[in-house]
Amino acid sequence: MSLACAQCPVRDRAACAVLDETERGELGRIGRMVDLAPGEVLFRAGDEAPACATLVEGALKIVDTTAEGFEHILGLIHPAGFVGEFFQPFARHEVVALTRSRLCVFGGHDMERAIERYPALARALLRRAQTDVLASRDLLSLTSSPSAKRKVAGLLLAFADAASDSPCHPAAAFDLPLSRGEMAAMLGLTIETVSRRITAMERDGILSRTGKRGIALHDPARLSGLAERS
Amino acid sequence: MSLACAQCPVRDRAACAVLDETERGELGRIGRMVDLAPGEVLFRAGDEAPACATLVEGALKIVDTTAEGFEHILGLIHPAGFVGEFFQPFARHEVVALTRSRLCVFGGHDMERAIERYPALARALLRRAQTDVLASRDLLSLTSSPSAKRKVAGLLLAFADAASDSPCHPAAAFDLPLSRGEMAAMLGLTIETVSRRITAMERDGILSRTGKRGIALHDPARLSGLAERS
DNA sequence: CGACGGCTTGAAGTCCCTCAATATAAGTGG
DNA sequence: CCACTTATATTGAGGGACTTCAAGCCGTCG
Repeated sequence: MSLACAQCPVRDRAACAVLDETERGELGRIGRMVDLAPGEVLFRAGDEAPACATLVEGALKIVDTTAEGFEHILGLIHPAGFVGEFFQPFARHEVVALTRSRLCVFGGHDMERAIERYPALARALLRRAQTDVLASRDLLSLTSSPSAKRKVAGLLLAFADAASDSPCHPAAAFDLPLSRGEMAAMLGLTIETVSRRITAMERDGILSRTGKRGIALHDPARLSGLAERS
Repeated sequence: MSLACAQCPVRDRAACAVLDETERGELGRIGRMVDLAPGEVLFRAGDEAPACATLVEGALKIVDTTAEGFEHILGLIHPAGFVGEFFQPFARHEVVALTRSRLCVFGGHDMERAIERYPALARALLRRAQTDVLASRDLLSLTSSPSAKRKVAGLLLAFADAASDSPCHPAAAFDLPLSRGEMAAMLGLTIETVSRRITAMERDGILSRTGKRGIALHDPARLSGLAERS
C-alpha cells in the first residue's frame, strides 16, 4: 500500500494525486494491485459487483461484443487513466488488457465511500470523466467520417501524438499499440481495408512500415491533411 | 432564483437535486435562466470563458463542424441533463438548441467554486458524467456498425425508448426529435440513405410514417432485431 | 400563387466488404 | 536447426451498399 504508492509511476498524475500522504495511504488500503497479461479480462460485461481501477502501467481497451461475436472497441485507457463505474449496478462493457498491465483496483462501494470521505477525489474523478467524454467524442468524430482514408489517417495521427514527448508534435517514429484487427474494430472497418489504406499511404511516401507494428512518419502534414479533408 | 427553482420541472432529477433548499437557493443566485429558440447557439467551439448549464426544458445537440462545413452530431441533451465543461480552458464543440429550450447557465469558474463548496454536487455531476460517457459509447456502437440498416434501426429504437413512459417498452407512436439531416449527421450517413432505410422499414410493415416527423411503431421486436443482427 | 426547405425517389459510380490466396512472423516440438 | 503450426498481414478479384448527382414531391410561408 504505502510502499506501493510511494513508488507508483503515476502518483503525480492519477486521480489519487490530489490526496495528501495519509489520505493516499488510507485509499491504498482499500485497493489492491492487480497484474494483467495481454488479452486478460479485467471486467466482464454484466459483472454484478461494480468495480473501478486506476491504470498504473500498460494499456487497456474497452470492448463491446455484439451478439454474433463481433468486437467493437469503444475506448483505450492509458497510464494514470481511470476505468469502471461505481454508480451503475452492472458493468456495461468488457475491459481487456492490450499489453502486460498493472492496476490499482477498487470495489465500487469502497470507492463510493471514498469519494464521500474525500471531496477532492470526487472532483478529480469528475475532471477525468469530463476528459473521457471528450475522448469518446473524438473517437466518435473519427468513426462517423464517411471515408476509410480519413478514419485510418486520424487514428494514426492520434497514435503519433500519443507517442510523442511534446504535446503538439506527432512522433516521427513509433509503434502502433493496436493490431490491424483492433484498429479495424475501433474504426468500424475491416482488417483488409485498414491494411490497404496504410499500404496506400506508404506508396504515397507519407510513412513507411518496419515490421508489423513499427511506423516511421515522413510527412506528418500530409497525414493530418488526410485526417481532416478529403 | 428561489422562485424559479421552486417551480423548476427538473428540480428532482437535475444535479442540483442533491442540495437542500438553502444550498439550492445559493446555487440559483450564481446561475441565470436562458431561453433559446430552435437553432440558437448556446456555446460556440473555441469559447474562452468556460461555462456549463443544466437543461430545464427542450433539447440540445452537441455539434462538431469540420473544416468544409460538414456537421457531425456527437450527442443529445435532454431535460435534467448537464452540458459543458469547467475544467477545460476552451469549449470544444458547439451546443445548439434543437427545440425551444430553457436552461440554467453557470459560469465555469462559479461552478468550480460551487463544487468545492458542495461536495454532494460534485458527486452528482460525477454520476452524470459517467452516464454521459456511457451514452457517448452507445452512440459510438451505433455509428461504427457497418450497415446503414442497423444504424437507422438503432437510432429509431433509441428515440422510441426515450419517448416511452415506461423504461423498458418503446413507445408505440412518437415524433422524431431530429430532422433527416440531423439523423444522418448523428450516424455518419447521407440524408438519402436515412430516408431510404426508413422507407424500406415502412414497406416491410415495421412502422409507418405520419407527416415528416411522426412514427407509428408496429413491430418493435423486428426493429430491435434489425438493430442487433443482420 | 410561387418560392423555399425538407423529404423522397431514381440512376450511375465509387468505395468498401466479402471471399480467397499468399506472405510473414513467432512459437513449438522433433 | 528445421518442419510444422498458428496468428497476423498483405494482396487480389468480384459484388453489393452507400454516396453522389439529379429530379420531383409536399408542406409552409411570404
